[in-house]
Amino acid sequence: MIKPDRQRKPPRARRVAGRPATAKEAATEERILGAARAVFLRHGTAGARMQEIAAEAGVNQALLHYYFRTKERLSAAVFQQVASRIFPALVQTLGAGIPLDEKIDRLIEIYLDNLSQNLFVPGYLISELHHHPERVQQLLSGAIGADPRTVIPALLKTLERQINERVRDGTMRPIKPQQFVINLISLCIFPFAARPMLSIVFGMDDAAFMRFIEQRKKELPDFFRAALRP
Amino acid sequence: MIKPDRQRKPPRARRVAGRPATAKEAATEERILGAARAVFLRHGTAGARMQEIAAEAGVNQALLHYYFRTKERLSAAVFQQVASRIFPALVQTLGAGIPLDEKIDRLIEIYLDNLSQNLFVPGYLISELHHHPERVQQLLSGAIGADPRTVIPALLKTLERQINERVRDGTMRPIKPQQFVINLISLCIFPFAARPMLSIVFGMDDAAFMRFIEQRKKELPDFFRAALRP
DNA sequence: GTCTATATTGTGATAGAC
DNA sequence: GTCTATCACAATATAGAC
Repeated sequence: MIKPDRQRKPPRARRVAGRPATAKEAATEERILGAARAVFLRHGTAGARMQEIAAEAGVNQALLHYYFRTKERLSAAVFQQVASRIFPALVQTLGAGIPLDEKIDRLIEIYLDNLSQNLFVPGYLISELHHHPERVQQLLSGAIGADPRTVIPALLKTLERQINERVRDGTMRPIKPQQFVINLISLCIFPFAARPMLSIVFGMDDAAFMRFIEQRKKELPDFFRAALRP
Repeated sequence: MIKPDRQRKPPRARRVAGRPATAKEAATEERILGAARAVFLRHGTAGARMQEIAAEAGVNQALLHYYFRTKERLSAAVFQQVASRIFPALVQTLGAGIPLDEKIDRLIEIYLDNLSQNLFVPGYLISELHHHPERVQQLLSGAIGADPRTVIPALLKTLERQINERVRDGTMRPIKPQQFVINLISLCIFPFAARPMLSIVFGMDDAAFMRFIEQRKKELPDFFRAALRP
């Protein structure tokens, strides 16, 4: 059987999302984006269905295409939005002009609070980045703000300087800034990413998990600082 | 338009996978499972295509159904296999009759070695568990071996006892066994799960990432033990 | 046990009325 | 701007020859 070689027209949105002309448009577009966010977070890009998003937004499927043209673009918009709420805080906190210990405290507090209210974000982000690593590029450009090629190395330099000062004081063991950062965010993010597993393995329901995180909020700063003592 | 309410016959495999009768069968079934593993690890259950698995196994698509009946069952087989190579080591190591410090050393070494050779496993597992939490049940029954409802609490009791001894010695600060376990596996697993992100953010290629892990293998035991000192 | 061909349904996307 | 109806193709699954 011969496949018809007719060209499929490239999809074209009648509107360009992101620049609402009227209040009505803005409201609808926001509702769709919110619904898309919920559905993509639950099922991932590949597992999500446009129909489910439409239903959750209380509109029909054609309207999704009117605003966002394709599933791919809608999912990119969601990814962008979620990532841009998570990563800037990391860069800003670690790059701020404050002592190292304070950076640790702030980062733990910000992330545990934030993720407690967005339980699905870590699993979603890890999943998306794992299956669509090309999106990391987009993440960097859109989510950090400034040019990451200069911001990240500058950040690492700053941390290295702060660590070296403390090492000279004798109040800290030497550690590479990358290892420092990754240890810190591992301890903050992983419990959320692995929550479905932990919930069952340790028999935690939602309330127990939240108590677990609350306890962590108290203990993690000491745990982490102790790990760095000479 | 009325949907025809004809029943679809429930799919039925002519063979039951897992009990090969001949060497030939075993070889083919293994090739399919290996190909499925590779494809599901890359794309996830929802993103994977049966055609791609067939191509990677060097057979055609109908054969996948002959051996595994449905995509769902094939993906469950892969999940089961991957999970059963990761979780028993955790339970066995933490439950072994050895000192706490040795458990820490062993677990770090086992996991960093193992995951270095299976870079996609953490991202895949977190993704699947996030999008299909019902599979956690399956994970526990199949992957741990014994009945988890008795094994896990026993494990935590053992750890608690060991921790309390060290606290009485004055060689360790008090910490809940759950927090202990989660801190440890966070530090081991998260860098692999977040690898696509870290690679770009820190500009690491594959070789640089492996060097990063090698360094971690040396530093993490000290880091973790230091975190527990009083 | 393995293949080709095909049935059947799912799903993203579009046309066109209102 | 929003809807209904429908298209076109992708993807899982099955039938049946070899």
